[in-house]
Amino acid sequence: MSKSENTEVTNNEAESVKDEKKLKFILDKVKDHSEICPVRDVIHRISDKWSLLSILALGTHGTLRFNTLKREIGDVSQRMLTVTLRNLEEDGFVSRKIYAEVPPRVEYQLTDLGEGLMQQALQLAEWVNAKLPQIVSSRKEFVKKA
Amino acid sequence: MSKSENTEVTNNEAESVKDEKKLKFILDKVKDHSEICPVRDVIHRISDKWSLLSILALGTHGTLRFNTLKREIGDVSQRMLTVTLRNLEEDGFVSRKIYAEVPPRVEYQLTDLGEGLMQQALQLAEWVNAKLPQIVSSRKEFVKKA
DNA sequence: CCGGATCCAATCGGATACTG
DNA sequence: CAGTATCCGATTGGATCCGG
Repeated sequence: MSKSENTEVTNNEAESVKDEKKLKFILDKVKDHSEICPVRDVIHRISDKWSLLSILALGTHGTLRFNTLKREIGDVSQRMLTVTLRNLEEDGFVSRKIYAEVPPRVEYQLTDLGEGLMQQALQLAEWVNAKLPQIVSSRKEFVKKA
Repeated sequence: MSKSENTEVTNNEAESVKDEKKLKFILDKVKDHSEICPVRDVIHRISDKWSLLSILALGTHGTLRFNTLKREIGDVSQRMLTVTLRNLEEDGFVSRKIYAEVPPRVEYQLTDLGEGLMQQALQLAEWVNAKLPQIVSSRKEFVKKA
């Protein structure tokens, strides 16, 4: 809260101090079990088998109908896509518009919140993809040791 | 690939074009089911019930013994912590050092790869924490509509 | 102190059949 | 087309007992 704070942090030491505080702060949030909707809840929800894939597909195509999205993902069952989309809708990541037509048409797209989530997920996915060689070789070493 | 590309991108249009390419690129990686170790595998592994918590705890404290880590996390069972740490070790995120003493001492700490993962996880957790109010209110609206 | 082994409950996710 | 309902196998995670 002091006047010349944080305006132009360029050295790594200051950043790592800041990171450490952030880390403990977030750790407490993540450890929290008392609240209704802790961080772990949301992270767990987005990390199930189809959520991330749905979000990325919607982010790529903008707006998709149910069966188009289903084909886009490829191997998801009807039931699981429905469940996944309901969960994402419940948390406000995806919007669902129903058109009163025959045959019925339902369009899904990311909300602003959902786009933010996608950006986060994208960064994680990119990092994992970049580190895949290391991870794969680590797994091979592990089985050799066992 | 042209000479004056990407040196000082300040407008949003150029970034969004880049993002779109990244998005489709990563979407393909995440959709991939053919490879041994796809992105989804790793993301799924780090998103189980205790992995993220373990990583954050180790990142906060540097080095931890088994039971210290167990107490730090709080409500994890002995079995699940063992399983979680083995998985993280297999992927190269956590190192495990055994000291030949009685009573035995085993110390866990993040590898460089694990620290990188923690940074990613931290960003995601921070984002979720920042958006929690929106998410909570969205959930409340959802039950009202149902 | 650090786990391995076993048993069991809860949740997740796929297949199928049916509806507005 | 876009679901709902039901059944069932697979996976996850907790409790407990045991061993080095």
